[in-house]
Amino acid sequence: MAKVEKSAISPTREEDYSEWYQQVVKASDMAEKSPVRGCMIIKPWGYSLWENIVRELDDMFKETGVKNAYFPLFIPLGFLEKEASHVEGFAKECAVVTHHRLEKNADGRLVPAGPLTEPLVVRPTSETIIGDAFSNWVSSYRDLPLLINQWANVVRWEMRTRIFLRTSEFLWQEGHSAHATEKEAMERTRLMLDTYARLAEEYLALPVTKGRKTAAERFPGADETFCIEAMMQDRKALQAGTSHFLGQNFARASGIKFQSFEEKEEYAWTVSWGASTRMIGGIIMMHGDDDGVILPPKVASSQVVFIPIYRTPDDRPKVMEYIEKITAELKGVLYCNRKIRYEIDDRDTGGARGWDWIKKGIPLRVEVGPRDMAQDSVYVARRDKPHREKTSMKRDVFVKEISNILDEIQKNIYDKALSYKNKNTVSIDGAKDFYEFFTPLNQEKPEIHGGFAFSHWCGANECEAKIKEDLSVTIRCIPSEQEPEKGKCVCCGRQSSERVIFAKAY
RNA sequence: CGGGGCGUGGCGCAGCCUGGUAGCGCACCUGCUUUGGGAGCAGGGAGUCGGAGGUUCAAAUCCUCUCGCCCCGACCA
Repeated sequence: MAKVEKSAISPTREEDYSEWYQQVVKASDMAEKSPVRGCMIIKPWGYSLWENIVRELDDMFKETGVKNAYFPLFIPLGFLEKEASHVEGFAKECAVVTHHRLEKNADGRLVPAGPLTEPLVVRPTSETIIGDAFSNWVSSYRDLPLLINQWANVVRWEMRTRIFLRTSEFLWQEGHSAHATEKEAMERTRLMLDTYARLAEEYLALPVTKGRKTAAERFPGADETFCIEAMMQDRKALQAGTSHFLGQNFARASGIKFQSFEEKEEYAWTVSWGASTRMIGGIIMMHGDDDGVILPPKVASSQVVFIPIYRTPDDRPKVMEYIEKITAELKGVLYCNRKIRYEIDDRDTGGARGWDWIKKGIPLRVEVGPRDMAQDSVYVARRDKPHREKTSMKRDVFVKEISNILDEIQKNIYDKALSYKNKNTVSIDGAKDFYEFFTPLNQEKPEIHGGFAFSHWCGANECEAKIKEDLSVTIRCIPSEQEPEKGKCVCCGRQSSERVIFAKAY
């Protein structure tokens, strides 16, 4: 009888996907819950992943002319009130600062004192305060386009939080731009969406569907919202980046006006775009397996760990010296235009070391012992392969090939994710099939089911709402890349000219 | 915010129904032995049972309130 090998994470994805996710985050040492409700502590292994994502994305923005700046954490209440639908969208989840001092009360407890004349809102997003600044910065068409980005934290008082996926406070970047023409603003909106798609696919190895949001799913105050949607292993959709065409709504609200070449006063066209630490959750949920995280090599916190093996105390210095020789050689190797990031784990804890790194998702584990040294080789294990599958490689070959191996892993996990996404994206034309697709077999404890339903939708709000009501399924996006095709709405049967992606979502 | 579940050493859990001041596995520390792989043996440190109040001679166990977490729903990156 074949022995079922115990996985490092329990429960498995199949047994309980949500719980698996919690356990993976814990086991990988990426983040943990904090004493503050809904807020997380991002630990070094998670934070360096974030730093690598930031670095790549930041470079991409700068290549398109965007400059970084920083705006206040606090937004005067009055600013938020300026754009009606914007307030409506965010009012329910704002943290508000009402006092500026603490005093001891009779019991010796600190209590807020010194009420503010105007309360300050902790930014849920910065359109309004950046818009206010833009109104001062822009006076001529020569000042446009204005392309600004900030890396910041924001706070949205969420009812239900999940580490990395939805926390009350999270880290992100928010880009904000102002343009002289509608056309240029729309081009920027799409360019930033393409940038996110490139980051997701080429760096995070997350295949995504680019598209446009329906009116119901739009950013509060936007004319159009574009997004990239990824499919997780429980077949739910995760929005991994958004780009908003704000029309002239915020320009009117904040007074971003300029004098055109024709000497007319005009409102600018503005755009905003954002991506957050949520992407880390996406990486975990898309690539992870029952042994933990699998990090995409290009942004991995570290790409390779060296694990010295020695029988006798005498072996130790020799092995360490050999490893240092290899790491010195690696300093001359570039992968994805960056230096190879490595760790050396010389803890004396035997085989448990290897499992720690498997759970953390490091792409390559390299064991080095006296036997390898004797042959001038190393023993290499890849995180995208079964944990026992290891290959002996000559040292020089390893150093020469490491970039290629990392590339292979990157490609391998992307392909795997893509085929999973494709396999679970289904064109569905009838209401009966549609309802079946999204209905779990076991209502009590729903199994992983559904996926992306690529179906016709008539465009009516009522149909979208009914499906949401019945199945908790929403329109994730109207994919940009699709051929026009006549069909019938899966909900009401009326005429439709294009398909949309329906899915359950995070 | 509505429905459900749960809070016991770092992690996972038992004990609670039938009150008598805490136990297991992993992790951690020390020693010896092991050593190509999530090591073995021996010894050891660590929790007062989410918090507050109540009932009682006595509460992790019963009652009330409260906070937090997780799942489903509404809302959202």
